Amino acid sequence: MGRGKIEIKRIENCSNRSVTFNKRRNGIIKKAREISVLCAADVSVVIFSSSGKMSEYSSSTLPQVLEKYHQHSGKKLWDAKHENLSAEIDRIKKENDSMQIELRHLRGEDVKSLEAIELITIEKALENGLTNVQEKKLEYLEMLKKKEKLLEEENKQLTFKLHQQMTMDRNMRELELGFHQNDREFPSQMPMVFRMQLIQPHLQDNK
Amino acid sequence: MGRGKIEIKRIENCSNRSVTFNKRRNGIIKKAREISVLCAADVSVVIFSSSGKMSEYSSSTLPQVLEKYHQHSGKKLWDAKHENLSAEIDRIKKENDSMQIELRHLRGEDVKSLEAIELITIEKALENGLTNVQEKKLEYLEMLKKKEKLLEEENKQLTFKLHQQMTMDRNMRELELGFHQNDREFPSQMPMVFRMQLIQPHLQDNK
DNA sequence: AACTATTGATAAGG
DNA sequence: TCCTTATCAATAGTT
Repeated sequence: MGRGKIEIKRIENCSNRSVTFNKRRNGIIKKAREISVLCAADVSVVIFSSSGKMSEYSSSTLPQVLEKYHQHSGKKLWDAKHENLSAEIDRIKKENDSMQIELRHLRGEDVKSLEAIELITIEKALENGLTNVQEKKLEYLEMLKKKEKLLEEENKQLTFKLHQQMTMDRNMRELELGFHQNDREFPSQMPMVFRMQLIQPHLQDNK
Repeated sequence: MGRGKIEIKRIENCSNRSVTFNKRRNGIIKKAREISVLCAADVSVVIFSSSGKMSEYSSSTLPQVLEKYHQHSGKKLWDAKHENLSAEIDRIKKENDSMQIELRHLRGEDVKSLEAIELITIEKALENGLTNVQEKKLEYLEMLKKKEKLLEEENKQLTFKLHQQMTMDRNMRELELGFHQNDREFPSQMPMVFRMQLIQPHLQDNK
């Protein structure tokens, strides 16, 4: 049907393929609708184009058709997946339970049924954990101390530099004063601190 | 197409319907195959006749197509059961993860990233658990002691009863001997212990 | 189930 | 992309 017969093999020309796809897809879906009406049939058609676009027709809902398919073809459609999920749930639940029990034991709950040996094992585990955590705490404290020391060191150096700067500055100033006896920008009576601030206004930005 | 146009409505004549169904079903499946080849499309067709007979065509496997459908439409192809299972898996996995983290923390592992406050919380929990477990151990020991005491008490009473029985028995025997001087079943030379066993053969079964 | 007249689908072209 | 149309395929009714 068409201007010429065509061979049933992949259409390489991309736009031709797309056009043919649309026409034939419409045709199939029309036919599906017709057979479902004419023959009281239950039909589902799902079509994906090569570009991934999906089209579907279903005389009832697709899940209904699938349910029918399921009944008809003897499971195997979704049961594999279903069983996998169930198995995974079981596995995880078991894991969950044992962890929950372990946690409860570590909290000292639910220990009525335990034997002495188990109690001792749990105690050991707790002591172990406690040791580890306290170690970490120590490490943390030491880290803090180290940081503190570093900061103190930096502080010292900064103070030293500041002092140097101040000395240098005073010498310069005195020199300047020596050269320009009339300059009175910074009277020598002004406390050194204020003089510093005026000369180095960004001092407070230093770390 | 055919000797005459037909209206698209249910064919009431049963055998006509069946014939038409077969012809058209074959047509649809042929078309489906053709479009899948011509256009590199992924196609699934499922058809149930009004009598319930199923026919299908699928370019790949139906479950594959359904999986694609599922991804594409996000519709609830997988029935409530599946969704519930999936949701439960997610829930349990989350629970699992948090428990695992807690356990690792309690073991003192994986604590590098923790802040000091968290460390202290964990430490408290561990100490708490330790206290509880040690309490349980104490309780257990006390229970053992109590049991021991009870057993000792019972033992004492049994010993006492035994003694009583022995005395009574000796008295009876001597009375019997008095009445039947000729009886030599239990010569008085036989040690008392053996005589007891012969008279009360189930003594060792008593608790 | 096979046949065939007729309609329907569609390939190619605009 | 949509419309047209020549051509072939599907199929309704018949045998």
